[in-house]
Amino acid sequence: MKEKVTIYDISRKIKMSAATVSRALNDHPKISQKTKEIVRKAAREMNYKQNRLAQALKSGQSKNVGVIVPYINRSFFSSVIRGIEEELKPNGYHVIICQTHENYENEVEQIDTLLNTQIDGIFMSISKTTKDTEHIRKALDENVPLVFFDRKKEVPGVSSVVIDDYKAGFLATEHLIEQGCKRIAHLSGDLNLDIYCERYNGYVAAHKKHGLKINPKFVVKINSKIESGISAVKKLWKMDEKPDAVFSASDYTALGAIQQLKKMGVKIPEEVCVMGFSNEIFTKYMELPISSVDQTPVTMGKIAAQVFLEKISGSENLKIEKKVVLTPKLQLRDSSLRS
Amino acid sequence: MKEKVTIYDISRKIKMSAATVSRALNDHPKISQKTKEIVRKAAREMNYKQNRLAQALKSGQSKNVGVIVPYINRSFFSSVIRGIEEELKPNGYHVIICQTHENYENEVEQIDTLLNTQIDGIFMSISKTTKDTEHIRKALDENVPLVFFDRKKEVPGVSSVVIDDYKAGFLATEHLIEQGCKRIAHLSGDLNLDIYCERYNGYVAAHKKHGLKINPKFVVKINSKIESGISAVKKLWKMDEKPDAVFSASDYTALGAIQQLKKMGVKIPEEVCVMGFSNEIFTKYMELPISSVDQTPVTMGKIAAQVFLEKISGSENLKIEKKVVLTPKLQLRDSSLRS
DNA sequence: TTGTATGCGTTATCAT
DNA sequence: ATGATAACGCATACAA
Repeated sequence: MKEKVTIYDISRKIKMSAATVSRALNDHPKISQKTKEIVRKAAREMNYKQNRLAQALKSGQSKNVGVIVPYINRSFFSSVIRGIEEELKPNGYHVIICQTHENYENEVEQIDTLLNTQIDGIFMSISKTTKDTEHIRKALDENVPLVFFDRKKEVPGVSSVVIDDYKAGFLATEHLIEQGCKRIAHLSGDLNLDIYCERYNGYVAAHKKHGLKINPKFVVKINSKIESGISAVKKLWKMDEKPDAVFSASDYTALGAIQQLKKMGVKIPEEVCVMGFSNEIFTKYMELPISSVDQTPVTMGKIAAQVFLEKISGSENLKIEKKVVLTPKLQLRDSSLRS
Repeated sequence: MKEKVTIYDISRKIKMSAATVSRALNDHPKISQKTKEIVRKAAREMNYKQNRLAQALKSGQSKNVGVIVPYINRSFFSSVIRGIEEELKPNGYHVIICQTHENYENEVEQIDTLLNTQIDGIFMSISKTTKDTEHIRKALDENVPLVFFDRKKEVPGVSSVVIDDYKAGFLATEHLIEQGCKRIAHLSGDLNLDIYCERYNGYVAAHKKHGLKINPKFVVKINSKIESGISAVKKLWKMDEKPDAVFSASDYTALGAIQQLKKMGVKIPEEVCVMGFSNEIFTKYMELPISSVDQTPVTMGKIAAQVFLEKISGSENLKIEKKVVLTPKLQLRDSSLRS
């Protein structure tokens, strides 16, 4: 094992002070060109590596940010993280990942441990079970910038990057109406999360605009699993009045719904149009490709990163709260296109 | 902004030395129970948080590990990372993620920056374009334990966790043979990566065992994209002798192959059986579910983490090189089941 | 332009 | 059992 080389090792070798070495390495303007070259050469030869830990301790900046998500291996979240990483890397930041498993206690714990790891910022998408925002305030108290993406709570001083879920719900529903559907069922996610409320609100608004009434029984709560979509359809199709469209807040339930509808011999999209949400990879590849709403996750991550960078570059006491709302993109495919 | 509370703040408040505070907080055996309680109470009241940066600098352990993958938002990789995170978190480690974009230069750079971030270990899956292992040796030189997962290179002293790709290729091919297929095409990935070599070798071995000959033209190089599968099939079906099975080293090309075969009116699995690789989420959900090989990525991540933990718990100079080989699981579905 | 000295927050060594 | 002090590696205020 090679011993770690420090600026003191370099300073001894070239007979200059460690301060000079430090400055030369950081390209300090008041160090002569000649000295800089000597130092750099020595550093290279000795295979010097700056210890970012020491630098971090000194400067108070760890150049690490934390990202908290329910699960990292969900297409949407991992794509957002990808965006964050790509945007932040050129600025010297590293991304630390934390999973909550959709559990509030884990979320609180993750914030706590991140906080004493001295991260410079936190990106997070809250878990389904998160009700209060105590833990968020802790981060704010310590002056750690926090950016919500996708799933957020309203907390003063916290920026967020989301898609316009209301609009997404509206557009998706309107699209179904335009296809001639009049009895549109909605498979809705947990209303504890804003995103699902908004999608639902958009669904309602589209009906209103087009003078259609919603049968309250057509709104079914689901949990993003295929099985949930299957049972939702079973339940819906037991009713006297049957839907002629399904707008699901999740692609997985949309898939389950489609499977069940096919099983029951219902023709898609002729008899029933189906739309999902999230533009999961599989939606495109199905034999009956599923219409969905693209949330542009990589972009979302990149913009969240930009919001963070903007925030830390601003003055210390300046509390900017930036709310970025991205426009969702409808991906219309065979499951909803009667054309 | 609340000021950061240090052990000195606590020591001032309770009129004890910082050393005592530190010891009490770390549950040092020689500190009296009474003192410990006083200290802990004060710490709680003052909302003290240990600064892990300082601790890291002092101890030389950052309690951070780096994970280097081509892209974080690929189902396989994000699942491995999930496994690593879940296994390491109880031990107080955080996971820093790095993407190479399948680019060798990025890979080298990522290792470099991780190294001076003072991580305690590196997990990596090499990129397709990685030919040499200079950068790996750098990590070893600095005595940073490195664990390969899935895509590895042979480097003395480096542990690895992979699946038995040879066996996977063998079993998949044998399964196709058992279905009565005799002219099995293989869509093979970049042979620069061991995993693809092994899958190919297994494919060859299965033929040998069953006394079948391979038409060399049946082995087509692909790049894991759907389009690649489509063009491979087009090319294969231009030949006089046509395959009666396709074993693809990637699920995406298997999907492309299936799409193209259907387009050409070829019946699956009656005329042609198809197998993919990776057990991507979509394979299960297709109308014609695609047979594939499950690499148990979350498990792979967990075991890689265990190998790391084992390594650092061992004596300093002990260079253990552990090679874990997981058993792949065939997921047989309609695309290859004639029964 | 360069050097000296100090501190970032901990922990460990040596006293007491 | 507890306190004083040094050290981890770096960056900077102050001196020269």
